[in-house]
Amino acid sequence: MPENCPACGATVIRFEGEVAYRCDNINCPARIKESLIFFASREAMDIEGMGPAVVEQLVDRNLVNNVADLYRLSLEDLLTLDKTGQKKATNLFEAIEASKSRPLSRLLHALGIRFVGGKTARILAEQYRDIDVIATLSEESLVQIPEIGVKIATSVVSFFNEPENLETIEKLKAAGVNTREAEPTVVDGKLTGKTLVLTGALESLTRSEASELIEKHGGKVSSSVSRKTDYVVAGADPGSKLDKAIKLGVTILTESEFLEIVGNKGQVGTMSARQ
DNA sequence: GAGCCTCGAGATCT
DNA sequence: CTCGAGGCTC
Repeated sequence: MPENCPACGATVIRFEGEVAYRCDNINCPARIKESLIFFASREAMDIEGMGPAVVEQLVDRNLVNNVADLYRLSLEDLLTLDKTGQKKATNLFEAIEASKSRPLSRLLHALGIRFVGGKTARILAEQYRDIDVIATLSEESLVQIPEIGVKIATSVVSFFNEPENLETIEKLKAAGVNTREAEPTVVDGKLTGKTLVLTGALESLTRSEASELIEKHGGKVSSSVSRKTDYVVAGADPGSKLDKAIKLGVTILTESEFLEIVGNKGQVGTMSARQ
């Protein structure tokens, strides 16, 4: 039985097992609003002051029809928003301006490419450092990258094959939005070429802090133990990854041995140094 | 041994 | 979602 999108009336398909339906109309106002809210959100382009209420008005007044239009808004446009005087309008204007210099990884995330979230966006940005390069990648080369499989590769390729998306990217560039990533800053290469796996809870670091430390020292974090794993860092209550490490003879590090190597003993994760 | 399948673990996801 | 392990066939 066909259903219709409540916002635009287009016929939608409800996939088996999926909670929500998907409207395929690229011009559906509900979709445009969602993409803008996500684009401006804290985890994406982080445009302070631009939430659902502001987006709603911008779209309804036809001031904005896609993410690139945000950068064409004038102070006068913003002054037309409800309960918005000089102060609020200026703040919003400056927040939009400031978002132009976000790193490429944030922009990639913000574009809303299916299956490309913060982590995958960071991987792509660090590896290629230029959106124009990423736009020309083939599915075959994308799949070579660890953590990227066929689903993500297909999604990325099809996103950059869409003329409408390429046009939006050109408009963003023309508006002065940053589309490149700086060279990665590796402080020293103590873990260069090494693959590490984390298991169990660490006492002085969160998982992402530990990953960040490893990457900063040139190492790679993997999610499962194999013969290619160099070290397993075992915290409290480790999972099956520790058993596998023992079985494969992979070197196991305690938390303090790990901190010794990265030379950050007591300098990270002070938040939860003691429980 | 290569190729293909299913499965579980762990991380990620507009 | 991705990946590796284990099981199976040829």
